Amino acid sequence: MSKILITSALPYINGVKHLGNLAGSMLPADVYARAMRLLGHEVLYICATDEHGTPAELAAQAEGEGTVAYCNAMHEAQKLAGEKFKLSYDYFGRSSSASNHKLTQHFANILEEKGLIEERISQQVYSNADGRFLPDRYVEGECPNCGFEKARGDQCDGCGKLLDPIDLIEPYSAVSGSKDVEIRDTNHLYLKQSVLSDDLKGWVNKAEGWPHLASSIANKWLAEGLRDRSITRDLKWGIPVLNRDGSVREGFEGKVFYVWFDAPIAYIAATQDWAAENGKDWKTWWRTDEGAENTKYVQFMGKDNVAFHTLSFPTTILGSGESWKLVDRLKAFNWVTWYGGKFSTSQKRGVFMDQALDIAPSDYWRWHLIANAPESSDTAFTWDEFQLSVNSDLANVLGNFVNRITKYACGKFEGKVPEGGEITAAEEWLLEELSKRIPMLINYYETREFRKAMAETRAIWAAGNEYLTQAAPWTHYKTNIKQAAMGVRIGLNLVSLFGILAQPIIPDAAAKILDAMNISENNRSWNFGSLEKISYLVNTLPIGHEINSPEVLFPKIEDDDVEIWTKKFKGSD
RNA sequence: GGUGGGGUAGCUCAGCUGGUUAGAGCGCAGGACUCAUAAUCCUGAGGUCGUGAGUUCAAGUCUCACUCUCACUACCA
Repeated sequence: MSKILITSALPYINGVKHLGNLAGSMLPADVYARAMRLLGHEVLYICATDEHGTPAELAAQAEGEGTVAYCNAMHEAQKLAGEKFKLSYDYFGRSSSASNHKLTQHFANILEEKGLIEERISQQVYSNADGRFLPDRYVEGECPNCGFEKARGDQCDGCGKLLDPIDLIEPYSAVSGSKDVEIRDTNHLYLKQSVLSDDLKGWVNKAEGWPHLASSIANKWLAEGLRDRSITRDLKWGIPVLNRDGSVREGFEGKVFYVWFDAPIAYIAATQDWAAENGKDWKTWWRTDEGAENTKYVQFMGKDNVAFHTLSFPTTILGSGESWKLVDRLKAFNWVTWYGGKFSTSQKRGVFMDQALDIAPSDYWRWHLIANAPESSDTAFTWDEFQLSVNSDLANVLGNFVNRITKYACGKFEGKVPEGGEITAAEEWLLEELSKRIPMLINYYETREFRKAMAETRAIWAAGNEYLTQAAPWTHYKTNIKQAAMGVRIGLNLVSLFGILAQPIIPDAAAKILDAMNISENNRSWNFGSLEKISYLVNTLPIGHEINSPEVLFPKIEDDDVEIWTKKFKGSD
């Protein structure tokens, strides 16, 4: 029993997220959070929308809305999408909240007091037509290397060469197309990461339970040497740069903090908002001098976010010299790809969270995405694979098991858990199987090995089918009803066990199963683990306990459906 | 260009610090059963572990080179 703080990388405000975003941080964090709650841990799962930065301003502009109105609407849309996917956030906040403004400014000020912030002048492209500075990738022009005409200021899509916007021939604004652009001097705050390099190295080396992917990315950056990083931008939308007394810092009118400075701080700020709204104490989660030293902090993210979570944010925390909680365990994912290519919001390639639920129930997506989580490499999403895992694993193995035994129990035993029968080799085999597999399953959840946890879950479901084959109550029924009762009784206990085990992954179907089995809410947790308790699991329903046969849990995905979706979503283009 | 991840049965992936006949699921073939969403259960076929060298008594597992692929490369987030 321990306190576990969980965060998933903040989804950017710029549109409803696609399945790749979902699969790479929010969904696994949710599954982990649910499993840890079932195991009796005190869990706090925090997420929020990441709302600042140029893309948010431009997206709002494109929609013809003010930035604040746009973010309000998109925050609600993302919150709703999360709810529909059954993401069990304890709090879904916003990086634009008042608390985050305050906390971000606090961190900036204390870092400055520690001598870790420096003001420097740099050159940046300014677009007169747009009336704004442009981030490198929003400047386009001809590539000086290969002549590609739509090279971006940071990198050429034609030849892949890294560029500086100054190098571009005939540069123009990617926002308006205007060629009226110029280089201007601009002053910004730089966080002196280089000073903290050794502290970070020490911390990263001590880290345990990080995937290979995460530690290798962190070490790579450290080996190259951390550069000081600018933490402000020339933008209107964001957190203003204020002095301790609340006045705007001189020379920083019209500037805000860089989103990657304030976004991770929003993990803390969102916790403060959660505490304020629920009468809770946020400090026991985040302040190691006020109870958080015993909290385990677990972060979930895609591989693109690893550097920010292993280096940038820890720099902020360590540099403050204050007693803030650092991440303990970190889970990084590769990408889910769309038929091997990138999901793309702007090109509308792939399936997005809101569309997905018009196609299939959230349980289907949750199972498929977690069972095929991109843990060791990128994983291609295809409709065929989706159909396969849903039909085979959910419909055939689990759904059919529940259906066959509950229907039989209702047909032959009046829907009541029957009494009698002798223990045979079938029951002994089953118990051995469960006492081997359930501890493994729990271990996989604890170590956040999702594919393995799903494979184990599936194997446990399959063991139920195999048990029924061995016990064959329908055969015994002709000669020995008591022995048939044994198979049915164990089978019904398995149904409720399967429902209990399925809760983190497919919460809706699990609830349907447990409701049909008349299992009360307080008997759905995972307080098992010892072998005695596991043997009790298959004999826990009272004799005479009434059960129902639920409606078909997982209607199958038909070939016609796949064909329609493939056409609608245009496969691999 | 640099760095990192990945390249293992038709497909998706396991294989820890090198050690008997390289594993799972799906798919495929055959069989069993008939309680069930024609579901389930059993058996089987199928792999020179990206390529080429090297280290070792022994390499999918270590080293080097090459190759394909994906990502990151600090001002998109």
